[in-house]
This record gives sequence, C-alpha cells and structure tokens, in this order.
Amino acid sequence: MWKRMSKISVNGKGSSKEIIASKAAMLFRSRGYNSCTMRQLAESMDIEAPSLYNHIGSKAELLVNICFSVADEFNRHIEELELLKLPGIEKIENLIRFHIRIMIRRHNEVYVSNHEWKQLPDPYLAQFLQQRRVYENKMVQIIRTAIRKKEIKPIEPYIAVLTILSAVRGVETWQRHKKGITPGKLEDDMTQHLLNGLINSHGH
Amino acid sequence: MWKRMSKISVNGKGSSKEIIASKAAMLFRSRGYNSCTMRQLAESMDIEAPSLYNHIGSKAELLVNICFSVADEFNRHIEELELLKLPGIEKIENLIRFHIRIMIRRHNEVYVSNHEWKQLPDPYLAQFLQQRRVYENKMVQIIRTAIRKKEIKPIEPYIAVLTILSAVRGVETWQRHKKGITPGKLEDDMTQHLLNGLINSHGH
DNA sequence: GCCAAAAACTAATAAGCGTTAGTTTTGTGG
DNA sequence: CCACAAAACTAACGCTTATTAGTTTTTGGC
Repeated sequence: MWKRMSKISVNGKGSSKEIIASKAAMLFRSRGYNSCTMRQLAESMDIEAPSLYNHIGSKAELLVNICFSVADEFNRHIEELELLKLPGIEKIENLIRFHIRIMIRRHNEVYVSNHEWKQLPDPYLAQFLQQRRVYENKMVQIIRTAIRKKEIKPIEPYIAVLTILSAVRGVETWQRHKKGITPGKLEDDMTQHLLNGLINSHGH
Repeated sequence: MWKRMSKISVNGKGSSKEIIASKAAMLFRSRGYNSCTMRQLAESMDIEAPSLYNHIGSKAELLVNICFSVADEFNRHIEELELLKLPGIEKIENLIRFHIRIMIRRHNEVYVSNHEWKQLPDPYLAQFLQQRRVYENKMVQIIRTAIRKKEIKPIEPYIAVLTILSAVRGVETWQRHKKGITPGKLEDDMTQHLLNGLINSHGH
C-alpha cells in the first residue's frame, strides 16, 4: 500500500511538462476544454490536482501552448512552401496533403486548436486570430496566382481556401470511425477530390 | 426608475420559449455552451436567471432542442430526396446546396449543433450520434450508386461524404468574414468545387 | 547516508455554476 | 375592477471549479 505517488516523469518519456501537455491535449479533445477538469487531468496520470502546479502555470496556459504550437507548425510550413519554385497546382496539392497528414500525426493537438481556440485567454485569442488571417491570406495568394496562370479554374480564391481548410477537418471524423480505410487511401482520395474540383480540365 | 421587468414575450415576436431558444442559440454559438451561463442568457433579455425557469426546464434542454431540431430538418430533407427520381449527380448537388443554405439560414443553430453536440446529456448523445450515422450512410449510398452508374469518378464513398460534410462547414467562417462575397456566389463556387472534384470528365 | 531541491501531498478558499423556494408584481378575461 | 394565472423578483443552496498555502515525501548528487 503506497501512500505517496512517485514522480511522473520517470514513468513515460519526456519531461513532466511534456507528459502533462500530451495528456491535456488528449483530454481536451475527447471531453472539451471546459468540461475537462484539472482533477481529471491529474487523475489520468495518477497524481492529485494541485501537484500539477509544480510543473505548469495554469489550465489556460496548457491551451495556449497547444494552439500556438500547432499554429507555428502551419506557419513554418507555408513559409517554406512560398519560397519553392513549384507549379501552383503542386503547391496546392502540397498544402492539402500537409493538412491531412498533420491532422493524423498531431491528432489531439490539431483537434483542440480547431475546436477550443475560442477559450483562449485575452491577449492570445486576438493573436491567434491574427495568425489565422495571415495564413489564410497566404493560401489565397497561392490560389490567385494559379488562377492567373490558368492552372486552375477561375473561382473566388477565398471560397476555395475555405472549402479546402474545412474539408480536411473531415479527418477528425475519420479518426473516430475509420471503417477500414487506411491513412494513405484517405489522403489520396480526399486530395484528389479537392484538387480535381479546381483543375482546369479544358486545357490552358 | 423601474423596479420590475415586463414580460419578455410582449417585446419580440413569438412565444417566450421561442425567444429564449433563439437567444440561447446565438449565445451558445458565440461563446460556447459551457462558457455561456444562465445569468448571461437571462441578461441578454433583461431578466434575472431564475425567471428563465418559468419557461424552460433546464439549460441542457435548450441544447437538446437545438441539436435535434437541426438533425430533424436534415433527416426530413434527405428522406424526401431519396424518393425523387433524379440523376445521382443532381442528388449530390442538391445535398451540397442544401447544406450550404441551411448553414446560412439557421446559422446559430447549425453551428451549435456542429460544435456542442458532445455536451448533450446522457440518453440524447447516443441518439444524436445514431441519427448522424444513419444520415451519413444515406449519403454514402447516394454516392455509391452514382459511382456504379459511372456518373462520378470511382472514389471511396465514405471519404467523399466526409469531404463534403466538412467542407460545407466553411460557411461558418464565411459568416464571420464575408469579404464582400454574396451568399449566392459562396453557394455556387463551393458547390462547383466539391462537385467538379467528383465528376467523371472523361465521359461514361 | 545525508541534504537540498523537486515534487508529491492535504486542506482550504473564493468564485461561479445551475437550479429551487418562496414571494411579489404584472397582465388579462369576466 | 377584481381575481387568478403567468411571470417576474430576491435569496439562497449545494456543488464544482481552478488555484493557493503549507507540509511531507521522494529523489539524485555528493
């Protein structure tokens, strides 16, 4: 009969802070940020709630870290992509596949970032929305250029961006049901669907 | 200086219950179900929180009504559509346009239904998910039939359904930004994007 | 094996939540 | 104009929440 728990960092891999962040992402995703309590989070790693505060500053800080960690990876990727000399269509395909892959690779964090950003505390919410707007504008520019070069059909670029960014969130639903569909098949079919909808099949 | 508020139903249109339901949908959408308190909901119609309980049973009941009201309209529509003798492509286009239109017409309720269904109380959550599964299966059947008749490209039908159902939720973002894009333009461009991605352009 | 530091614990607090009880005011039909 | 139902009010309850304070245990380097 133990009366006291041993340190959490010796169990799993990574620092205590990383373990807590990872568990938090999982719980925030499955129950929602507001419905998940610090007691539940603590229980998931077999400690008491106040012990969490030896490692983290607050519950809100966990959400901030998740949202901006995801946003940073998105920004880093599109900034690298902008520098490449690639046909517009390939840039768009690259973006679609990147979004699908990151939704699989960082399932919990991307889900939380997509669903719980409204709960970000005060200065962070505005900053998050600002970053989002910048990202969308970069995508709009890529689409606009591809239209000018007649690589894809004329379409309102912002609508194409909305459609793509929303569509890839279908991966969230796939994560829960799968139905025998592999990640590769999902990525290929969804990419084809979204890309073919843009391509100018009548030639130049 | 008034000490007592007059009845709410004499101000706006509709019964008190309808006014509360409408305000609740708006608040649940903009702040999230859990972050919106009964005191805020009451304040939005200039009464005190306990007065709400003369008209409604509970906060959860408001959410249940919103979610199932939306789900019912979806089910009614697809059941009518199934009875029609139409080419598969036209059924799919009908579905896409219906989804976009209802997201505009019943903005708050559809948003809440999409984002807050996890907060449904116990027997309703399972029922909601069950209805969702049935609806998705009906869409899968429509896509599958269209593939068999070579109206659209061979694609994993479930992935096409995921892509479409997620993509139309981009309308949520459009609601917040618009950027000078009319509802009609939004509907047409998004529908074309999603439909062209499926169409078998090489003929039968 | 000791000793600081890290990290667990227990106890408690203040705030906020949905909701109930009991009372008073308001509005309406006879 | 009065009585009765509808609907507002005030007060409060019981519960949960994130977080703090203070204490004890564990751990790792010497």
